Order: sequence, then C-alpha cells, then structure tokens
Amino acid sequence: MGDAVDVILGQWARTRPDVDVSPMGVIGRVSRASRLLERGVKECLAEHGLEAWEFDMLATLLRSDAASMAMKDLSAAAMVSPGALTNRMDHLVARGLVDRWPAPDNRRMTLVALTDEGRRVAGDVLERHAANQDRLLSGLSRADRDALAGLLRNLLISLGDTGPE
Amino acid sequence: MGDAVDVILGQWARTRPDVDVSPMGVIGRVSRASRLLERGVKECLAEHGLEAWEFDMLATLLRSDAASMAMKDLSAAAMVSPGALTNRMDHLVARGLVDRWPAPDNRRMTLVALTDEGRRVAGDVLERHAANQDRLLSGLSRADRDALAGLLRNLLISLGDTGPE
DNA sequence: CTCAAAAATTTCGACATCGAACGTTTGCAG
DNA sequence: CTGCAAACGTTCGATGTCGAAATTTTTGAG
Repeated sequence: MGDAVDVILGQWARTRPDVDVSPMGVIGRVSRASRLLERGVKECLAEHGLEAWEFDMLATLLRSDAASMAMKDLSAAAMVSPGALTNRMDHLVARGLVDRWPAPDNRRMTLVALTDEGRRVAGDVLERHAANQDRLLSGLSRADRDALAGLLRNLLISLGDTGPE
Repeated sequence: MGDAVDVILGQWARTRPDVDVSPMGVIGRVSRASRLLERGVKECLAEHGLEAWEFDMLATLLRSDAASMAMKDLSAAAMVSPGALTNRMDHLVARGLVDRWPAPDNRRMTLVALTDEGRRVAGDVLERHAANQDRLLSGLSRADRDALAGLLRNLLISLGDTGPE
C-alpha cells in the first residue's frame, strides 16, 4: 500500500532513473503532510470563527506566560515577517482580542498582550484544537507518534531550529 | 538537547497543564520542518532563477512522462486551485517554458506541456535540486530517513493521501 | 553635546492564493 | 432533438505575505 509520494517516486524512477530522488521520499512527505494537517486544523478553527493565523497569534501569546510580548519576539516566535505581524495585530486589535501599546521604557518597541476576551477565546478554542489534532493523528499509534516526533526533532535540530538559544 | 517545539511544549505544560497538547509534538514539528525545508529548497532554486512554484510545475510535467497534461490533472497533482494554476501557466507560457493549447477532442479542456527549453531547464535544475535536498537531510542517517519516510507514509495514508486512486 | 549608526516598527508595492461567479462545451434525459 | 445539468477553465475581488524603504527612538563615539 502506497501513498501519493510513492506514486511520484515511481514516476521519477521511470523517467529519470539516473537521478537519486530518494530525499524526496522524506521532504515531499513532510510537505504534503504539513499541507493536509493544516487543512484539518483550519476546518476546526473555522467552526470557532478563527483563521489559522489568528489562532496562531492568540496561542503564542497565551502560552508565553508573560504579561506582554514585544513585536520583535512575537515575530520570531511565529516565524512571520515584521510587516505581516503589524498586519495581523491591526486585525486582532480591531477584533478586541489583543491590546497594543508602546513600551514605556523603550519607545522603539511596541508591546502586545491578550485582552480578557482574547484570553477567554484562546483558552476555549485551545481544548477543541488539541482534541482535533489528536483526531488528525488517530491513524498512528502512540509509539509511532513518539518515534515520528523524535525523528523530526533530530531533523529540526540539524536544521538549526533550536528555539531561543 | 531540545528543539524549538520542546520549548513550546514546555510553555504549554507550565501555563495550561490541564490540556493535553502532545499531538502538537508531531504536528508542530511537521509544520516547522516543512517551512524550514521549503526555505532551503527556495534558496537553491533561486540560484537557478526559478521560484519554488515554478519548479514545482516544471517537475510535475517532467515526471508525468505523458506528452501533455490537462489543467485539471495538473491542478490535482500540484494541490493548487484551478484559478492559481491558470495564473502559473500564464507566467510559464510567457517565459517560454510551457506550451498551452485547447484539447482537440474536448474543447472544455486545455492541455499543457513543457517546451524544449522547459524540459532542458527542468532537467538541469532537477539534479542540483536533488543534491540540495540530500544536503538538507544530512543530519539524519539513512536508517533514520527510511524510518521517517515510513512513518509519514502511514500518516499520509491515514489522511487519505493515496494519490490517483 | 552632537551626529551618525543601529534597532524596532510601520508603510508601501508587487505578487500569489483562494473561492466564487461566469462562460463554454459536453453529455444525457426525456 | 431540446434543454438542462455537469465539467473545465478563466476571471474577479478580497486577502495575506514578503522585502525594501521610511520613520522614530536609542546608543555610542569623539
């Protein structure tokens, strides 16, 4: 039994047997899995009136635990360009889910934080979101999930994705 | 030694110990790995004057082996909306890498195929691209790559990504 | 003290995407 | 035949993203 990537690898083997496309067996699957999982995540969040990127922002702020975050740090944490982040915050401030104000001690910086409403929404949706993620992985055993997470951790580390330090 | 996702899971454990966010250990890593790998792929392709989506199209046509493809099939194979595909083909036709003409037997359909130039470019870049993908995975042993590909295959199949049938 | 360089954010323009509406073409039911 | 619904591709409008230039504030050298 094969997946869509097996089909693609078969095509390459037939048309260009001289090229070693085996890395695509990993990278192609990571990419496809990411897109399909994101689709499943979006559907669930849409039922709660949130775009995926909106929840990303709320969740990042919710788990940060700090009273507020600088735009610069949010930008890095969410892997989003500074320009896009300004856009997102404009939107969330307008929706009343986030507060934004200049940092008192360094006025180059802008701080953001969840409003009470934002914290409530994020908390509510978080549980549904986690349950949905669990459902999306229901095809894998616990052991498989752990193994998969472990291998991906090694890959991420080798790519330099080790977080803040 | 941990990666960025370990940091995130730690934050959740601290702020919301009541929610089981373990699925994020898998899904978050798939998503992050996908973005980082795509970045690495983009860099390599940019050196050859191609956007990632341009190469996606050329490669899909190159490996299809058929003399031509219908837009409908390309759209499905590349996981791109029909509207976006029209856009992409406009661009590639203008660049002289792709030919496009109405199907003789069914005028609802439009057929596309690589030009000689398109085939040459795709073939040249393919080898560099494959080598670059191999480099991106150099942090994993062969055995790890196989294990990773196998687990992702199971995940993809459980998500219904089994290709054309 | 002053001015240039650096840091952080916002603004702006180009671009790509999606989904829905639309126009053809085809196939099928009656 | 005739007309209606489905299949395909393109167009259109709204949206989000990135990168670069511009803006404001801070820092540091001399």
